[in-house]
Amino acid sequence: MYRTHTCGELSNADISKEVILAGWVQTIRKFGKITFIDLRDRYGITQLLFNEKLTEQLDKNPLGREFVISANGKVNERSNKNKNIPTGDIEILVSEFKVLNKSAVPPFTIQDDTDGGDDIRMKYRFLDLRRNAVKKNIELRYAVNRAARNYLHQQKFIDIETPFLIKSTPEGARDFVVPSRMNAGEFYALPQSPQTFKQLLMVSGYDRYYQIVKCFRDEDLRADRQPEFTQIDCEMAFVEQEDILNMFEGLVKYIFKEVKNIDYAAPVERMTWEQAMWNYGNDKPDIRFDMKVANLKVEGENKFKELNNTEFAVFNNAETILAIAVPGCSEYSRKQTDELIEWVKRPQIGMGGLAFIKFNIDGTLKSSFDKFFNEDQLKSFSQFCKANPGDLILILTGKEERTRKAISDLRLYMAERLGLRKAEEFKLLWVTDFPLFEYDEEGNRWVARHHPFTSPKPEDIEVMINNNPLIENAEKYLEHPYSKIKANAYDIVLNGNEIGGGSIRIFQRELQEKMFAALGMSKEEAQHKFGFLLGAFEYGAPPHGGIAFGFDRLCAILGGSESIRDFIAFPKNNSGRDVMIDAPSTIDDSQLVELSLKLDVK
RNA sequence: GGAUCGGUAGUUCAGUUGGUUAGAAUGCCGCCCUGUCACGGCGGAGGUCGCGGGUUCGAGUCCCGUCCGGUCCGCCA
Repeated sequence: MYRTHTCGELSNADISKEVILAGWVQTIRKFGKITFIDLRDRYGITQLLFNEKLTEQLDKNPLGREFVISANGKVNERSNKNKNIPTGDIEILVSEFKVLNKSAVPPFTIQDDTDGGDDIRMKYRFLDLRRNAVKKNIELRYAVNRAARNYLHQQKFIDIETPFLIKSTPEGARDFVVPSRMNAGEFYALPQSPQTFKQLLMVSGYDRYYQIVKCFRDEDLRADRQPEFTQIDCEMAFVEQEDILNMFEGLVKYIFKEVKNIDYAAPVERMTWEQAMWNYGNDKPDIRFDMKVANLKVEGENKFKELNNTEFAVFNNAETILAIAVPGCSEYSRKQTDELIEWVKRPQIGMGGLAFIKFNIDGTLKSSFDKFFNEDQLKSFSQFCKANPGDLILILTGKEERTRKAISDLRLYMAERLGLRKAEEFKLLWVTDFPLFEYDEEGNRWVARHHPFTSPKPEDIEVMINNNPLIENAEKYLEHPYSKIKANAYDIVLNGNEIGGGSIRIFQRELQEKMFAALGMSKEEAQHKFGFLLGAFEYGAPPHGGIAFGFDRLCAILGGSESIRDFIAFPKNNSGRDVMIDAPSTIDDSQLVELSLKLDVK
């Protein structure tokens, strides 16, 4: 027998028991005639005490870090207790031990504060996973998985697997493709999501489906984006948007309770996409703090009337002027405001500059454009921004889209500086009523903002059917009726991160065909790509809708991290490589021949 | 496709205006130590400064190129 107990469970209650433990040598502390060894396994650390005779054995056959050993002995109350670990009251008086396997000296220490950097930890990920800090995340991931399954099972959802080898439909993200040996010259694609399959399952009558499933997208990576990632994918039949929102905020609340022991009592806030963009410049606002955007000038129109009476060219020439009032920063020094100016000028933000007003505690005002605004004007300016004494008002100007993005980034940056984005505070938000279409400049056409199976709001269906999607004047695409059509789509946002999104789907063939046509697909093309779905809609498709959660991201946020990599056992690096197994890699010529492939690599 | 930061001992990093033999911590090896738990003490080994080219009397340091890694923009229906 290798072990009778784990390294995390023995306590005072077990004193005098004969036990066998097995695990990895964490540290060796040798004192001439006695030796302490911390033995580690998944469950914890237990101290082993080697007597003089065993210590002498170590002189001949030394142990090293990460050796795998098994030790027999008696549980003993420690004379010096260690309050820092759960098993700190006891130790094992070892009578004999076996080395089950030796270990090379590991390249980094297996501790919470390891000395290893990202690179080396990824190369030796199997060692990194031994570390408590990473193990905690992997365990949290399992807890979220279990909670989601419990909840969905209770709600009568059933888990149905869908295929990984499917058809490529080059809309949206790039597909990963897999060559077919038996069908020379043809390729499968890996699913970007099981979207069409889950809709077919609704047609089949499995009215509550879920799957915790891998999805694949061949796009560039980020800290919160991997080429293969996991979704909690759900679909329901006979539902309206309201049913879905209730069901799935229930899911997230259940996960909060099970995983973090948080009672999320407050109703989940809701706002439309337009409100989100107007108030936060962003479709996934972080609402743990306020700092709403003041819209002083939008699309050339002065919302703040005093702007009509100024000579300040920066304001007069701007298409859009947006501002935020940052609490408690009115006493920023020249150096600090210069720092902010440099920050917004970085290419990633791309603003020309930053204007500001210091609304001092004593009520006086000082701005970076005093030449053009008198004190009264500044006062009404700050009132328009809903600023309070002590606030620093930051003002950005420029093109609509870019300025909104910049003010949103600046808002998050300032909140970060002020410590308003607390990892242990959780705020949920539904964003609804997204535009159905987005204008694609390159192709001068409409693309689906969510995906082409999303239904328009009922009141917009007529607009869609009765108007030609053709955009005659690219510059005035905003005047095209399609730009106003709202979708029955919704995102769930947690602390400024989109953790899930979905929609009520189209379930009638005619409307789905109209949608494909609106996206510039010919009838033949639509039939070729999605004929199976259109066909299924003719055989009694029920109204349905669903949602998919970014499982990795949800875990990362619950674990207080921005990066999903530490929540995935074997993640890819920035360039989509697995540095441990060194993938991707080349394949043999014989494999290429079998697959009827010829390479053309420079 | 682009921006930006980094690559120096097994590991994490420091290294000034270009100037003698490139340092620290930790890890590793050896000796000592019966109550440690970040054990302690003494001693030791360990470097193609990512790679290639250039400037210079002289390059870890400056320039060009390249590879690798991190973050971001584009991209992510």
